[in-house]
Amino acid sequence: MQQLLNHIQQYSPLTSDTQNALPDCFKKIALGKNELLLREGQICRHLYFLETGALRGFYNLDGKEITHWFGFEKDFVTSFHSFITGEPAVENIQLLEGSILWAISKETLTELLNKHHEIERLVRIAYEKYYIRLEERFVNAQFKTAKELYENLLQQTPYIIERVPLGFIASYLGISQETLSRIRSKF
Amino acid sequence: MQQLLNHIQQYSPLTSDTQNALPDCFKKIALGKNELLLREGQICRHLYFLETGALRGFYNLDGKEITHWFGFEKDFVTSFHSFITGEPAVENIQLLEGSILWAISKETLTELLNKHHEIERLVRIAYEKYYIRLEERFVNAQFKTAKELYENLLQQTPYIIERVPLGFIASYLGISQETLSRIRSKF
DNA sequence: AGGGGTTTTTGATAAATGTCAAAAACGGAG
DNA sequence: CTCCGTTTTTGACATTTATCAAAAACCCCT
Repeated sequence: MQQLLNHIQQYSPLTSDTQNALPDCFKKIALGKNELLLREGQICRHLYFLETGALRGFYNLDGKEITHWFGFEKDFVTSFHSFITGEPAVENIQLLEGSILWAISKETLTELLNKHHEIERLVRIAYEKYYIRLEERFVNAQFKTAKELYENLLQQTPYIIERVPLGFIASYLGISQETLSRIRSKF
Repeated sequence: MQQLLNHIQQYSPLTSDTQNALPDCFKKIALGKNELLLREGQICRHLYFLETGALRGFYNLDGKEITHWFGFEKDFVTSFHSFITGEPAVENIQLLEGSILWAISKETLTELLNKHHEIERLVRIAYEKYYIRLEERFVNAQFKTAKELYENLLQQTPYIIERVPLGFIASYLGISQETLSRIRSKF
């Protein structure tokens, strides 16, 4: 919990009053490798803070699993579209490693947002960061070759390559597993 | 200005007190076709609400212009990365049609956010919508064929096809102009 | 309506990547 | 340590899309 408090204040500081309100809002969850945190079709009613571990979001396309994001220590994860709109999720969230998470329900979060301007600000700022991240990923994905995408990954987020099976990385980059394998074999 | 007030309250309602504070914060701008609202290298210090007209964001890649987003009536536009981080923009923003915009500076917006929890909430909710939009575009771009991308565009945002030159649309979709032309010729 | 610049289309070819199938390598369980 | 299932690699080939170049169409301006 302390890690969560520390982490979020990198976005925006909180008064001790607000900080004190937080611990009761989150519920601790421990899950093992390969377990599903969310199954497609379910409504995602929680936002999760990943204290330790790793997971992925994936969906099915023509019978294939497409991994489109990963989460690691200190990431907030959820099926964003479902969490925000209340519609059923199109994706699954699966643990890649045994993990410890802190869950907050949408209702509780909404209360916090209403009660504390500070939290509202913090979330707004967090969104800005996440938006910029996604924008960068998007621009890369669209105009780089498979080789460049892999090199980028190697430079910017080497821990993904170290901790995630190749097949998941391939669809994350938007290329086939075979192509990725061939790229990698040429250093 | 009334259009702006109406529009933003689709995100979240505002008390009349907050509404009254807004008009003074925005400055009206009129620009003609092909003019630049922002040039790459400049720091983007404003957020714009596009009342009427159309524009595009584009950057240079290997000597080619890549249009990566469009703005139309009722869109908020800015060079997001630059506006948020204060770093020089990598992109240009150019008018596709004569347009009327309302500009708010980052400082003024920050004041508003600090003074009015309601505005903070509204912006947070607006970000959610913009994030979801980008996510959808991203997933599409990565896993659809050129033909599917064009069909999607035709269905979801036909006004883009009607109002924007083909070359800009091609790079927006991440395909070459020739490929797009060939796709289109087969209905 | 004519003319010049811009945008779009068409054609030929090349490059990058995907697909399918099978072999090899890896890794955990007993 | 060995075996079995999973993951990765390799090979042959097909497909999609990009690229370059030139022709055609379009559009605005006077």
